[in-house]
Amino acid sequence: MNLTEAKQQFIASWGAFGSHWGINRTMAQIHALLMVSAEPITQDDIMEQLNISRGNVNMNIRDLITWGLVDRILLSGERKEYFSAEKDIWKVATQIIKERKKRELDPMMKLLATLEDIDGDKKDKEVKQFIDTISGIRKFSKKADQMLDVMIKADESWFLTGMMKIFK
Amino acid sequence: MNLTEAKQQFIASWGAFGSHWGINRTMAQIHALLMVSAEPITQDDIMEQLNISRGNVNMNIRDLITWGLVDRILLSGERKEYFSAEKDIWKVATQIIKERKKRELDPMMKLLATLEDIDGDKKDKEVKQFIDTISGIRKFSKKADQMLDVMIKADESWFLTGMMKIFK
DNA sequence: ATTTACTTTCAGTTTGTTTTGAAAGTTCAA
DNA sequence: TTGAACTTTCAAAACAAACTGAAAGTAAAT
Repeated sequence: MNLTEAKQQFIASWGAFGSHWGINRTMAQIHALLMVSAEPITQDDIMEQLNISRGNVNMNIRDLITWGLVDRILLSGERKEYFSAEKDIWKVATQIIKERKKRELDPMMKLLATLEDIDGDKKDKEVKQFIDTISGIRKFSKKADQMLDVMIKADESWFLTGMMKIFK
Repeated sequence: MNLTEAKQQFIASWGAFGSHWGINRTMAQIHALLMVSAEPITQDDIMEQLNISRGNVNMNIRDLITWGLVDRILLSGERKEYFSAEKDIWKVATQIIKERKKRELDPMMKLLATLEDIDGDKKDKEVKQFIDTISGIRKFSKKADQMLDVMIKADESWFLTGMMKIFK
């Protein structure tokens, strides 16, 4: 397989992969394209390589920037804006974890805390089941939250080597 | 807040949460309803409580069963089928991890392996960047894969107490 | 001040997903 | 074997998300 084919395959798969995780296909594809590009590229490059409109590129690039996965690059002497993605997959992963934790896990935990103390007789089977379920989810989320915090702060070599000693 | 309100809130939030993770809102809502129900319930109960059609319930229940999150229960002497969800959140989580790993991570890793050895001069900047990116993702995925395997096999108390000693 | 090179926005359209409901299928009991 | 009770399917409808492209906006260069 040559570079062009391989790039295309990677971009397509990364897009499909993303769409299983609540990320829109095009955004994931743009991200993939940027990750395998050695040099920063322009909106027009992206439009051409992925066959999508200017507006679409603009919108998704903006999103990728707010996710902290892509940077706007201004080359001196150039009018045009260039874009470049973080290529270190560990940084990409921790950045995504950090953002999703903030956007989703944190609010969920806040809600669970309020739902745990409802009015009602704890002898009632339905009330008991509700409280048990919620409190189980809450305890689990708390641990997951702590674990993610450690991961975010840790560095890559710790993940690749240190942690694996623990996980035998 | 009373039980009914709290249930509704939980169901709504669990639905919204799911839809950020590639799970359709209704499926997540049915799952939530089943998790907080002390006793098995029927299709009709679900239709009524969530205001959705019979076909919709049927489809999504079937999906939840293939995910291993919900069981069909036959009460002796009853014609009707009842449904019940696994309530232990640890089991729910490991079950989801196991399935998604099989459906998504495993195929992705297989693809990455094939993409890593492309034709082309490794001195070429673009070729080099491509190989570096792919191999970085592959190494990372491999570690993540190992970690998930350990988690799937581990039991809940290990997660809640043991692992946390490691993560300080 | 005007032109030129570029970026952003957004109403309308396309595409994709979810839901409905009625019809077909199944199973059991009489 | 018929009918009642229930489940499953699936074509069409409703809904939601993503995309386009042209128009409006911005800012550097002349």
